[in-house]
Amino acid sequence: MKTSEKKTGTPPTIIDVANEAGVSMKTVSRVINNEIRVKAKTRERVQSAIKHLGYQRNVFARGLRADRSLVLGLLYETSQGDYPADVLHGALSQCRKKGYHLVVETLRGSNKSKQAARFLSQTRLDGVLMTPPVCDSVAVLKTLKEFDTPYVRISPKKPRKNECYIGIDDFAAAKEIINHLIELGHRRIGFIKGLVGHRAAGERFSGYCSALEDSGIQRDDRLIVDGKFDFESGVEGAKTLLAVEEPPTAIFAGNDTAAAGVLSFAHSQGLSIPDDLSVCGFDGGAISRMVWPSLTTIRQPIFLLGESAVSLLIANNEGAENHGRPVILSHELVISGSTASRIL
Amino acid sequence: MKTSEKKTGTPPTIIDVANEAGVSMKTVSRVINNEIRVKAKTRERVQSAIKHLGYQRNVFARGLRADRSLVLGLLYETSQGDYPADVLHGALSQCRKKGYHLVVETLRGSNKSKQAARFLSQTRLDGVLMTPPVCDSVAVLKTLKEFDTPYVRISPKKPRKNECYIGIDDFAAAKEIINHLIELGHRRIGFIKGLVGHRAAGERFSGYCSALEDSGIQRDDRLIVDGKFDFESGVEGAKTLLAVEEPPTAIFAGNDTAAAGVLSFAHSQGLSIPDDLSVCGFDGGAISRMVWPSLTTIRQPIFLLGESAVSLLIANNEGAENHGRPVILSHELVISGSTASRIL
DNA sequence: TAAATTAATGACAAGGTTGTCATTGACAAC
DNA sequence: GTTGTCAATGACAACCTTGTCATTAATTTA
Repeated sequence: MKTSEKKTGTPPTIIDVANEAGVSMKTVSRVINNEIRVKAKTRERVQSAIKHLGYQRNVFARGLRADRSLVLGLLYETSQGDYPADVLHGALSQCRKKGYHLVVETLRGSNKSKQAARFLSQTRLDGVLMTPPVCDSVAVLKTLKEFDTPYVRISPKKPRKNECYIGIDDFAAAKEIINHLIELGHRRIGFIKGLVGHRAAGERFSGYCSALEDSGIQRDDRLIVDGKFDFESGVEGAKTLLAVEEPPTAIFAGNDTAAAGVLSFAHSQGLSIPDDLSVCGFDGGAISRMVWPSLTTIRQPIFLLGESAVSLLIANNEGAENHGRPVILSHELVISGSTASRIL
Repeated sequence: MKTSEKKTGTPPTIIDVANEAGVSMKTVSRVINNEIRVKAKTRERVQSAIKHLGYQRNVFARGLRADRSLVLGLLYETSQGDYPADVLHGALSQCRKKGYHLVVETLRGSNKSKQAARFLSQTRLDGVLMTPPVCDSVAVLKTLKEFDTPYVRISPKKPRKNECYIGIDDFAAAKEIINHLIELGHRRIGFIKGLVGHRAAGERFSGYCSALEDSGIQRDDRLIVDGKFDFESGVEGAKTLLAVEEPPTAIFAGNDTAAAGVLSFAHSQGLSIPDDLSVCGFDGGAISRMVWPSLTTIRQPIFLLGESAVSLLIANNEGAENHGRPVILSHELVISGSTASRIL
């Protein structure tokens, strides 16, 4: 128990706490880390000493010795739309609750894995969460494996074996929104695809097809155009779709941002929404309420997605074996001003 | 020069580099930290050894010894609009260039300083940047001082003595955009104020007043309403303004988000934009292009604001004495579809 | 009751870096 | 030639925590 004298001026260390509580620094360490094998009474004494001295563990010393940082990383590519921002806030919120911190990094361009490697070697993260399309980069995943960094992917393209990911049921959600349009009497429904290789994009397309099929509506490939989940592809998509011989009476854009593009083009052509054309988005973020008319859309719990991803990461981190089962959150159809009955 | 043998498997340390280069570890440290007093030849040798071994300095060891983390913090309150996200990306970009990392934290509600204290004591940041309104919280500033953490404020309300902050000339920008409306023939111009206590909000209002005055237009207080820089206050503001006896022919909302609200309300009333009403925003973020018609606005270099704030922080951090002068970045008037000549 | 087992705690080292101070060598000034 | 100065480099400790292993105390088993 012989340790150094208590000094003033510098922040208290584990040794100061040990002295105050009359135990060894190792025991203090045990208490801090919630290890078992500490008598309740001792634990109590240590905790009150910690409180009394206002002790805060030194993150660097801890990181150096234990090789654990209590810091998570969020990796994404672009800031288009509210999606990344909402994920960020969800993640942030959960990190705070659990005493973790969050470092953010964007991965752009083609050498993503190199950027990831740089990032990982410089920060020693306890885990990483990723949104599409970063989470679908094979190179990045490989880099993560190399660095032995656990990760959780949000809406990954191809779930891997024994890997837990998180997302919503994009297929069902898309089907729901298309069914809504069908119920409104629409038969010619345009679809603007999302990013190629984006899992959600594919599922939404499948949902679209399935809904049509269930209602016995013949799919018309002229009503299906490529897109990239961004505003510009919404504009372009609308342009193409509305130029078709027998144009659609409703358009389902891949997400809200693209839907905003559709609205914009429609307005510019003097079309009245929803009377001349119904428009649907997907995501339900702020943008869906800020355009006019506000969008009928699927509200994804994006914030919750971020929160849950962090929870999973931390759970794995703290010993709970990765159960490898995906976590699917629920969505909600939001009916708003951009869709209306088809005028016959 | 007697040091341990080179081991395989574990990442190389400064000692491995020292061995490889035939110098002491201290000299390697000097090279890494760009200290002077190292012969050019030695430096070169060390650098090639670093490259050869793929050495990366251990952040924890460095932080522990030097009490410097190479991590900066970004503090903000809300994620409304693109502003925070753009600042974040600017900051991120600059951090990456300089080899720093960025930890993000939101401060919400009334006990901001407590949250800040928690944040600061747990991460040992080399500096913090803040956006309004967090950067105007006296309590938070006090906490930062207590933790002796350098900070840069973006668009602070009241610049403090010898403190360098960063922003744009909101007064001039607002004046510019109002002058644009005046040139288009508008005489009754509505104004939706921004957040009370927000410096930029005040300056923009002053700019509005000044522009009117310069053109000899009598200010009408019925055309000035309160707002909060958000979508809802845009809607409310427009509602109020358009109900005035002699309604405005143009409205300058405090920012783009509020302007989107104005557009939305105007559309809902069957008004045609810009023929029946001209609308201006402020910020020039993604939202200004995603509404219809796209907004005439002031493009702030928000990304650059984030970048520059980080640069300032790092410069101060690395010894350059805080010169205490504000950094004012330039803005740009973007004329788009939401404004038109007043039809007489 | 003694021995064996388990629980609780402590002593000490190690982790990789930078700060302090000492040492060496070169070169200028006396 | 001796001393003084300064540039370049090195030896070693210190930073604070946690892992390893040893030790002591408490409890169970034979």
